[in-house]
Amino acid sequence: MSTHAAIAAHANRAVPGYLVSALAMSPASGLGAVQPRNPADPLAGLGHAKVYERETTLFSEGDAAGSVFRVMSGMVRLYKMLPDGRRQIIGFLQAGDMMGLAFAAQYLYTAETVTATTIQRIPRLELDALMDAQPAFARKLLSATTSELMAAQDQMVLLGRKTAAEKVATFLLRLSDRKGGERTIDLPMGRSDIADHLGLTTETVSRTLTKLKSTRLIRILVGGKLDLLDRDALADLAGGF
Amino acid sequence: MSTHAAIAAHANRAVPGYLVSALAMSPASGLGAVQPRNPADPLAGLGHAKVYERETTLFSEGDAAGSVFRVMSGMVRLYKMLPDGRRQIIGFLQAGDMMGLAFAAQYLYTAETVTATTIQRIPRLELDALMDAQPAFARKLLSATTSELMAAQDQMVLLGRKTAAEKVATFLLRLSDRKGGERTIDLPMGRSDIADHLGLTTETVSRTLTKLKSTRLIRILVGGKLDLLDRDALADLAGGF
DNA sequence: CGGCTGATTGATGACCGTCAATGAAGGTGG
DNA sequence: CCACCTTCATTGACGGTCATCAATCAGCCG
Repeated sequence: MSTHAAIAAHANRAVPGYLVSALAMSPASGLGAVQPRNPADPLAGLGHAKVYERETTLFSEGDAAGSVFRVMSGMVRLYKMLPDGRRQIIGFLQAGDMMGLAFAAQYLYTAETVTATTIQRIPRLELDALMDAQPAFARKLLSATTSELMAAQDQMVLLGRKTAAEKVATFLLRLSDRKGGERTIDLPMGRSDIADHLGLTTETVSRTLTKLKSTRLIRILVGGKLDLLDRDALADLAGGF
Repeated sequence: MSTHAAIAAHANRAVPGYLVSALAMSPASGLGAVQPRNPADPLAGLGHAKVYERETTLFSEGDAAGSVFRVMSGMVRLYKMLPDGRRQIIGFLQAGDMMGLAFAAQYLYTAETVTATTIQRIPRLELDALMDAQPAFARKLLSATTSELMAAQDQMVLLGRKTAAEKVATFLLRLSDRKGGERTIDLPMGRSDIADHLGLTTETVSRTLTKLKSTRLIRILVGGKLDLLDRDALADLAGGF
């Protein structure tokens, strides 16, 4: 229950940095094409969209921050690195998520595509103008940022207090919930991406998935897909959230 | 540099949940008394302030959320708990920090005073009215929330990728930076609070502090105070941020 | 079919958690 | 004012979880 409250919060999601926020393109709709002039999407028509191939850097930590971005389709990872190369992935962005929102002069994390991804790039000036013109839009941004913050808090609990098995189970359930509770989920990112998101190593992620497989909680499919065979057992394992 | 960029971000700080944000009472000023009708502080005069004694619960995760709070003096901890009692402290709030900001019906974490604390409680309705009346105020809230998000990201790096020694060193430096780089800092919270904030145990925190003491990087004073004897060495140890 | 990249599995060990005892500090009451 | 008690910090011994190092395996592409 509280588990699902937290997950629901996650549904309307975003990832901060220079900053991220989920802003409904079309609320609860799948990954549709851009619909310029959609009254429900104030951002439609701003900036311009572009397709990036997989494993492409969109911007790096420290770059001058001039634009905000919205993911239209595909997947992006955001991460920060320590001087010696250790990496923490802040979040994975999917359709509707925004990044680069913030009031800093530089991006505070690096953004890279995981898969081929369509991204709308919006100059900050245009976004500012929109906020001035539509006060309600600023509220929406605030709301989206707030949701992002909540997700970040859940991630802190995960990183600070959960075991490897709990981390992996939580991660899988989150992915599922993002897809409306689908039993079959996509894992387009590699094991090391998952590891760097959960504060683990690739080996531990792999071993944990193997154990979940052998206990019949999941099934690993071809093409980076995965079946959640027993959501209840996974939720127990996840230890809340 | 990037170290201080991150820390600077921290200076204008907040903690999310129902949500938190730092909103300058008087920017960069210490812990002054409330100054109603201060043009630089749109919140002054809203709601009313009250003094709470130490170790008092302000609200709990799941409570109906009707107000936002601003810390005027003292210290508050925000935390989330897993069903089995494991606790993750999201953040410590000091003068100027806000909590309870958000658009959820319930608070998403528990807030408790660490020390005796003066807190301004502002009904959400009043806050909403202020946002309607002053569009610039909504922007300020967004900015504060964004800063909070950045701090949350730094905390993810700490929790997911830093060693015990790096965690403690980072924590001490953050406290110092919050005080403008003071060499002597306050540690009003207990070891277990620190542990639950850093994803460690009280024993490990204690051992790590002892080691820092014996290597002359810090000195532990009476009354929960602490001297940073070698900031540079601590910054190296902290491993960035 | 060979070579590359990433996933899996294995062996080992370190870091930090757990369990436990001691020590210090503060608060209360005699 | 001191004695007692409670609470918290410190220190020690030990063990487990997960990281590290390393080898094999599977998939993919040319």
